[in-house]
Amino acid sequence: MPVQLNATIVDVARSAGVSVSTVSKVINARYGVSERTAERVRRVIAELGYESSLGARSLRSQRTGVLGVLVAEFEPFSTELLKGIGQAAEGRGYELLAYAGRTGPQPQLGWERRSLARLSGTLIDGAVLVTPTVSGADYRIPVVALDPHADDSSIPTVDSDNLAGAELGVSYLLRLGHRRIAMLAGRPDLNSAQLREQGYRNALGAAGIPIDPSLIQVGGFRPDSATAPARALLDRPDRPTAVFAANDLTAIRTIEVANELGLRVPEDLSVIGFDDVPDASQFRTPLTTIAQPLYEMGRIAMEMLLQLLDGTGPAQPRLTLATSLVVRESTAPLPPTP
Amino acid sequence: MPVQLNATIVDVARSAGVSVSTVSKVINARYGVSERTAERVRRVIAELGYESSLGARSLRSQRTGVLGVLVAEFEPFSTELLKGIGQAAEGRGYELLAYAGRTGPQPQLGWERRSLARLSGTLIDGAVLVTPTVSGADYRIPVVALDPHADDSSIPTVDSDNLAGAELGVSYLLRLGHRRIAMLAGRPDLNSAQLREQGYRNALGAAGIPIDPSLIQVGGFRPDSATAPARALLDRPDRPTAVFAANDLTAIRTIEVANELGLRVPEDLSVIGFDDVPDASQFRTPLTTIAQPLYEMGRIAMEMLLQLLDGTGPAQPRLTLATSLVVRESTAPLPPTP
DNA sequence: CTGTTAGCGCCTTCAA
DNA sequence: TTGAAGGCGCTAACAG
Repeated sequence: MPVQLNATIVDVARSAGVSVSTVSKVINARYGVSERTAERVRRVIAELGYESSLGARSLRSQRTGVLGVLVAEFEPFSTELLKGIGQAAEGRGYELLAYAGRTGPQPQLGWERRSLARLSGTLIDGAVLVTPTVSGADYRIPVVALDPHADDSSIPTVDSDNLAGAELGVSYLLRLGHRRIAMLAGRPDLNSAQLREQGYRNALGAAGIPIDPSLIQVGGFRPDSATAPARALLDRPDRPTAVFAANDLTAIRTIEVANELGLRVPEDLSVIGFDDVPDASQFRTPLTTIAQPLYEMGRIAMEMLLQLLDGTGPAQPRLTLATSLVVRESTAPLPPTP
Repeated sequence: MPVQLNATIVDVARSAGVSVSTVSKVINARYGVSERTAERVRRVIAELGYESSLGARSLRSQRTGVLGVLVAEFEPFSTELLKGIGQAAEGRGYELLAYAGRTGPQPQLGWERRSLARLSGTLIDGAVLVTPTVSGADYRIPVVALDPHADDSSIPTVDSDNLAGAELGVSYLLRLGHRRIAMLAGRPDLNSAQLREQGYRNALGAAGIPIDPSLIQVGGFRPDSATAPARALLDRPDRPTAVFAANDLTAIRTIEVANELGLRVPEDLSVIGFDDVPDASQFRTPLTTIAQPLYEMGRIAMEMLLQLLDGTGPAQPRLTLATSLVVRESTAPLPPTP
């Protein structure tokens, strides 16, 4: 077959001996085309292997049948959510377009606004925003926020209990006997990071342990930005015996840094993460971590979006799922000081 | 700030008191605009929060700065590749657009051709095709095939050694003492599935074991399509003592079916998969499997694509990576028959 | 039932 | 240095 990947609607029209608008009507199953003509057009479409251009089509019609998933980048966290999102979209008549909008290595505030502006109104009918960092924008299409880093009461949201999760993790370290517990915090401007740090403070406070500010370093959620602060935390005589990291990737990085410094995990240092991405369990030192139900969160966010598009609307504007402690091998009881 | 998510180039032009073409020149850093005018336009752009529409822009200019990753759907296999792809694209000046083009639940042959036709020439400058199923199309943009299911010598390809991997897996089962080994095959029309089945046949042949055709069932790579054949394999008096599944997801499904039938894995049945997706290690019965270096494969495919776009071209038109055996808990030695 | 016309938002000649 | 005009591929009135 003469597969011509670049055939346009004009090629089809010419080849079928009709006008472009007739072809358009056939494609979109509009009334006003005789079955004979329609059949002929369909045959030509098949012969030419014609597919309408998403870009051109979306420019004219408001509906494209494509839903967007806007992420900063494709890393373990977002791709895990993506699986749940994809599962929920299965068989619902939409195609999925996941867009990674962060261009540079620096965290870029508001990348999701940029991505949305580029895609919305044209390419996609609705979107799931993964860890959006700003709020208050005036969205033109149905949008659901998934694990937002900034509060935005104006849009339906799915997240998990960051505060309780952090308390859970630090409490566990306390139960293991640790007293000198550091925090490799996320970005101070992000809501979820603030909550995790607050949970850390709460747990220590409840145990009557004063906060040592020098034991709180900003790791920024990304391995590359976590290296220096992790080293600052560990490369000192009065180093902590345990570290609570704001997410798994920086927790893993912390273990790597510890190993470079000759420290064994968990014998010399306990490390606990947050998220429970698949990588956490597969790392050479399987990571103890606070699990977010990522797959489930993705699934629910897409359900909400579909309901928004249905017009049935999400029953709950905001859904916060529970977090849980997963104990693996990066934590151990504090040995009695000799 | 008056964040107006829908501002167009016309709004910017009017607000800045210039023509659209001037705005366009500023956006695209073309010559022929005074610095004073350019500055004013830039300020208005920032004020309005304007972003050019990807759809509209791509209609006119050939280059969009966006690379596509075309997948059938977002499941553990493709998302694992996506991580490697994303990693390799990091900081290279492109944005990534992952498109899931399979609409229905049925496997659709040639979905990638459809997706490509919808996106290429317009929205994306190049693409990584994940597990494409047809070959021979005339691509208009640089394209790399990742784990293709059909041979296509016309485009650069990254895959892993399916044949050797399958031999490795079945040989391991033989070494454990199994003789009655079933195969839950992939789709007979797909190249990779054929190779895995061939590896199965080779290993049995080398051990002098005749092939029992009734022990080969088509599972089709997807959990839902694997349920019935798995049951057919296990729900019979002369059931096999081990099953080699064409991929992890159907291997996991096989274990679930076995459990439903009251069989314990690995005590009553050994199961081995293929791929080593993260889910394989996290399943309640951690899966013994043949590992493909998925992350690495994704990384390399994107490198190749970038080289294609650079004009430096990939040094190798086809790269086949090695597979390896990962022993976990779904396999056990065959107990001596009582 | 069919074709003509007018844009969607943007970029690119080409004149002024 | 600027702007007007044309057109990318497509859909949606509106005529015929």
